[in-house]
Amino acid sequence: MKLVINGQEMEFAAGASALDVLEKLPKEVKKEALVARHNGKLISLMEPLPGDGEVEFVAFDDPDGRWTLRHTASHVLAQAVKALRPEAKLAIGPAIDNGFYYDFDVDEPFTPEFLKDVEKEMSRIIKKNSKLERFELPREEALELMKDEPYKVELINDLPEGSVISFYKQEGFTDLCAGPHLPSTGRIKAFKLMSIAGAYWRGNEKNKMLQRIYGTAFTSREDLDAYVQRLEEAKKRDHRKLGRQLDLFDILDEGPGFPFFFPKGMILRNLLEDYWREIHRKAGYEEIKTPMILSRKLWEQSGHWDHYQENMYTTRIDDEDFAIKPMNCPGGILVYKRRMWSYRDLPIRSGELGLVHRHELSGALHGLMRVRCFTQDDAHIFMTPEQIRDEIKGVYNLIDEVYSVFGFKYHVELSTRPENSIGTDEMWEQATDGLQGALDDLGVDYVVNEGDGAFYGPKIDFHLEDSIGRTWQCGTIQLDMNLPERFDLSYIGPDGEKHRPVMIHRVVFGSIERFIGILTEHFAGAFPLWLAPVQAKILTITDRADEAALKLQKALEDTGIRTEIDLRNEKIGFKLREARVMKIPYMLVLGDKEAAEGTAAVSVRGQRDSIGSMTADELIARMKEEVRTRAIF
RNA sequence: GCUGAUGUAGCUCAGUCGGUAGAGCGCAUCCUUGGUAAGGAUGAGGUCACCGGUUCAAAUCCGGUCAUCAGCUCCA
Repeated sequence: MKLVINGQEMEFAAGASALDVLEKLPKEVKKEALVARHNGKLISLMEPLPGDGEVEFVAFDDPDGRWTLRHTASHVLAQAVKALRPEAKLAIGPAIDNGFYYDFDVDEPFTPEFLKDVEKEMSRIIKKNSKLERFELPREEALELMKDEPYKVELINDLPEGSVISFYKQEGFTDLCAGPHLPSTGRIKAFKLMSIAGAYWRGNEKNKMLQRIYGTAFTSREDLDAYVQRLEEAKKRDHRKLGRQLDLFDILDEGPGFPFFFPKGMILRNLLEDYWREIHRKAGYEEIKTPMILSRKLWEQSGHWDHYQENMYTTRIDDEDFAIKPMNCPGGILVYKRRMWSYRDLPIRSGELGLVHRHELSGALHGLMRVRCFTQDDAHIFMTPEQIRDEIKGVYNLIDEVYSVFGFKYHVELSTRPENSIGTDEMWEQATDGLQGALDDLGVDYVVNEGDGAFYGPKIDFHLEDSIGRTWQCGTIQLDMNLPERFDLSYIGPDGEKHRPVMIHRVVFGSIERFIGILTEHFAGAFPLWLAPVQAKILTITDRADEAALKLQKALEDTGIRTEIDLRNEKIGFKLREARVMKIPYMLVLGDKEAAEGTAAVSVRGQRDSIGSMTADELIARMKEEVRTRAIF
């Protein structure tokens, strides 16, 4: 057969495998190849190539290469667990973003000590460098082979008629698997089991909870160590830890999921809200505030009472049911309905920093990222159908501007019509075209999640990346074809008749609390000057400089610079260390020399040595400029 | 909510076999007035998460509750 490799045509005997091809290629390629692509389709190195075509070798730097290595590692994990606990039933074991896992059904849960034994057994299997073999079976024989593995039987039975049922086998261990895999276990050069967790069979909470073992694997010890190191570093920027260390915020046992903000955290929060108001005013929004507790009747009309009640906190007032708002929209709608609108008034952009409460499951809580009360930087836009595309573009640009100010990486997802949706095909088409058209006009890259929209409309989600690569949904633009109907919203068109406005919900930060959590991790607590709760700290060397220090503090504070002063009888090294631990951007040292000159010796965060002496005026000018430009270092 | 682990001073953590509690940081007082990442001494500070059980005796063993952590499910 004729194969094209790197643009070069070569001749091979029929039935040759990618391994045979590798024999003819440079040693480095052979060493690094984990899997091959034959005409774009992945195939294990040891399997016979199906015929003529282009062959490409895939190494660890390619996601498919990583996936193959880690998938084989998960088979080794399963083999090791079976060797130590033969009664364990196998579920599934895929590769994932940063590693792999395997789910087992066992009577006794796994322990950390057991993981050590599993790692030893895995090392033994890898050392033996057993070959993996692929084979296929007809359904009946496949079921017979897997008759003692009920989860595998279920998987085989769920395969559509006519599917290829393939297995991979190494050293007497056989697993149902589509592949591809490494040619031998010895190709796993470095691995580590990370953790044990429970996980529902097929991800459904109605099913049995299985025991999952997470692990990761690399092609070298160094890469594995670097990965483990990165995780350690990320732990240091955990916002829960930094929130406490920097005295910003915390969640106490007395209020699970209900965060406390301390004075410095409030400064940060208020600055974010000030910034939010500034950009929204410029973008043509008006601000409102709606009540936190509203009548059951309103929630019945909005549909929340029927569909969201288990997440709502309710109360009784004068023998009537009320609910603490889990969303701001019904209140926002009442504000819209307070009077009649003309098409000339639209679009109406109505923003609200709205505190909502939702009863989240206890196990879902996570610092500021997942809480039971949070402030949405919400806005509802009411408009004519023709205005959809331009409004979406406006919101997109606003969100993009905000994320750029903080230097965030993000990606965009578009979710379309789900199964159980309301509204007509025409309505959905118009709505989806509006969102998609706006994204296309802007030339944005986005992922489409077919059928992942809400029952009442399509949406665009913005996902921000945190310090360890986790993504969090923050901004969303959500089209709503439900509430305008339920609340019978209208505006008067040029024809003098009533028309139904289109409504969108949108948030930029998502929740102020979550955004602060992400910001804290993103900057590792070293906030840019414009956001830093304490912008400058004045440190004296001896008490002879106290008077000059207090004078400098007044000069800075008079121009609005947030300042702390340390007049304690401590050595300058000690005072500086404390200021650095608190990640304060400007440290101003005053001794006899500076007191006499009327200057301060300036040190900035992140630089080891002083950047020189400045007068108060010079310093103020420098800091003001840095704040004005919202500079990030 | 589910699975597993954890809960000791404000923080980070020791605490052996069941015999009644420790360190460092922080805090207070005193000494030290010094030049870019921790000067020294003394002292205060604990219902060992909470409730119950076993025991002559429980931080320690057992049960329950609450909270936290890692995941699953769900979600801004």
